[in-house]
Amino acid sequence: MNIGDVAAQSGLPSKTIRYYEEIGLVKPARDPNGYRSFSDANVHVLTFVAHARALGFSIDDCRQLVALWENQSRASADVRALAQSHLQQIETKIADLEAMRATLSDLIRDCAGNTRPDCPILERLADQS
Amino acid sequence: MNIGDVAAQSGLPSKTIRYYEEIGLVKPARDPNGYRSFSDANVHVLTFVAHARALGFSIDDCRQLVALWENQSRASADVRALAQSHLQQIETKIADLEAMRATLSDLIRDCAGNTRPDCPILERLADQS
DNA sequence: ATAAGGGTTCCAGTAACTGTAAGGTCAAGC
DNA sequence: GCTTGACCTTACAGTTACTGGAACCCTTAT
Repeated sequence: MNIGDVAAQSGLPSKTIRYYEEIGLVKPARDPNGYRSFSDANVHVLTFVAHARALGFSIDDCRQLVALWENQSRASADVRALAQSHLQQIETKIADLEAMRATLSDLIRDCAGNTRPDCPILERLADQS
Repeated sequence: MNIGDVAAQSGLPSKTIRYYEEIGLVKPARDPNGYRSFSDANVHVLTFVAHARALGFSIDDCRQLVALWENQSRASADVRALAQSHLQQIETKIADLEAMRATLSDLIRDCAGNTRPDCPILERLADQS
């Protein structure tokens, strides 16, 4: 399979697939003309990575997940731990963003949003205390 | 004021302050020995930027916010629009993260997390459908 | 022969810093 | 006068995960 077909099948841009090869996530063979030749196993790895990325796992996490996936004698606890730690980070991010959202929407609510220059948003950002 | 004092006062690392000078957010004078010399106005800008960054505004947003702040004849509507659009992005991010969280916690809940290799998390990631 | 639509590599750019190295300056203490 | 330590300086590389672009090769159809 050529890279374009893999892109269509996995949903990943060709550019990204080449990048994944560059960083060693996938190692397609090469045809005599230099084109990458993807095996079914290669495509499965890429699809797997695409799914993991969509859940917000980092490339490094993906590397570990692929290794666990390919390791027949893995312990599900290891996968779970990885996912758990990632979930934790997501929850932290959500909390941070929700705090920002709360502050921002308060400020926006208090801002007249007219042609006058007085603005509680700027006042708050400029607050030295 | 030297950079160390400004760092202490603004809460920003010296490194970051130097970076902000490099990208033109702040333009401190220089002492004869080459040290940066920050005016009160410089420090106010940096504090302002620190606050805006803490609310998740991008550097580019910060640039515009500082410009509005320094413009006596600004319209509060312009500030509000900027904040509104930023809030929108934050809400999108929160929604994305919440979707990830939902999927992830379902998967984690279904994973035994023991020494056996069978794992619904990996199964889901590997799912071709 | 040529044109379209693949494929290839390599280099630069993105956001917002952070780390590190190599070196200059200043005030205090011996 | 000299050293030590804390501060300051610049410059360059590295981070994350790609993305865009240029220049060029391969294949197939007309």
